[in-house]
Amino acid sequence: MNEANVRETKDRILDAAEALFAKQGIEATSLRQITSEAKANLASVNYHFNSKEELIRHVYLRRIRPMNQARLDRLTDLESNEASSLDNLLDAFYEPTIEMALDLKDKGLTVGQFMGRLYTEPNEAAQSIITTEMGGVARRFSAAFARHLPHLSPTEVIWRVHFSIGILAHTLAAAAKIQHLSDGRINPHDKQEVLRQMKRFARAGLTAPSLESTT
Amino acid sequence: MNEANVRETKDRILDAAEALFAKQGIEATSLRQITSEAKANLASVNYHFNSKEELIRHVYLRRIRPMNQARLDRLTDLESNEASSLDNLLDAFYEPTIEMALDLKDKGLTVGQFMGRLYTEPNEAAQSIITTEMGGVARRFSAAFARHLPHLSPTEVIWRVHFSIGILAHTLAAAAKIQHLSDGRINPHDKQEVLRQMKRFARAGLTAPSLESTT
DNA sequence: GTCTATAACCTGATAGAC
DNA sequence: GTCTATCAGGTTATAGAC
Repeated sequence: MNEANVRETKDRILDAAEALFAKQGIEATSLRQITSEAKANLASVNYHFNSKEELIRHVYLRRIRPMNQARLDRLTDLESNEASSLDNLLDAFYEPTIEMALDLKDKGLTVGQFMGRLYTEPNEAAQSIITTEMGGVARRFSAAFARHLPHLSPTEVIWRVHFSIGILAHTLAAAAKIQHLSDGRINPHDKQEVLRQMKRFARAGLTAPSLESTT
Repeated sequence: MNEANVRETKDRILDAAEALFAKQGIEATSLRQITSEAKANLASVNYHFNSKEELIRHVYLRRIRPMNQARLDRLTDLESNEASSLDNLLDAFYEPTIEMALDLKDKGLTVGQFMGRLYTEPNEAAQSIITTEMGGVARRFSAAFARHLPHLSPTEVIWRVHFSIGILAHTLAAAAKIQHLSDGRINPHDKQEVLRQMKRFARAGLTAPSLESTT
């Protein structure tokens, strides 16, 4: 089982869980399905992860931790650069997620669906990950967006960052819908095109004039 | 049980199911929880709805049918009006949903969460409702948006309508997140404010210049 | 680390009395 | 239309052999 071309049981469980969570949701997926798909024993989940709850956390964190680290690294770079633009900021915010979701061979849409659903997932383990892992990132980026959008009030910035997150989450989670709505003409796997369209829309929304009377 | 101030068992089951689906998701909610909350007998679900699957369909359709009818009625009105604007179109698209989700007393966020999650819900009954109930509406509105956005290619229109749907879905499903991100300063129950902010952002995104070189 | 067997419990659905 | 009782099968978690 530990030969070079056979991944560890632990990783096979994570991969199988992620794919099944993406396809049918967390609650509809049983440990029996996961271990059967991963060609592992039922008891191995509890051996490696202690419980289904902790397995869920590991599946999410494996993707989110490096993704958010990449975002924050890029943000830090921009903050020490006088010439950085709103466009750079949107790249730093969107690209690591799109990259992670659509780059992984054969499972672009799987990981994307799984990640995009994070925000609307009712499961408690998922909810707590939003608070612990995403909250800080959203705040740091909101502050950075605010510096680029001095014409907006603080709450207007929050509204618009919220919408920008919604665009990302919906594009990842509901990629199949845009394929269907366009009768197949749009390919939601095309990383560069997805990013280009998302940024164009979000930048226009973010820079729109303030709704608050300033005259 | 059939007195004037006691709603029918059938309605009590629908209400309880909707609230529980919103809070914990469809798969995590058992018929026993639903009937216990509705003060009805376990067997009554199968008596009134035949199966859990059909109950799910009824819970969704009760909200979606009148909402989409209102959208299409307003769209038909606009189509016979030469002077209709993009702003009118966004109202026709967004307002019936916001109205339904935030108007119902005491359960604004409940119905909103439930409705916003529709797009990312993995459950099969939910998925099929998107196809049968939302697909046609999205197409009719896409055509109307296209008429107001002659500078865009057909696929660009689809992308931007998709993002506009994402803004709506995310705002409804993740209303608690914007409350949290704004440290309570934003009230996601304020119907007029939600609509105003959503429309401002979406209109700017929709009308942004085309990405395709036209020179 | 991997496995089998099993404990303790929950699930949707239904038969049949009232 | 409402109820109880029950069926058949699913669930997570764990004890203990190898």
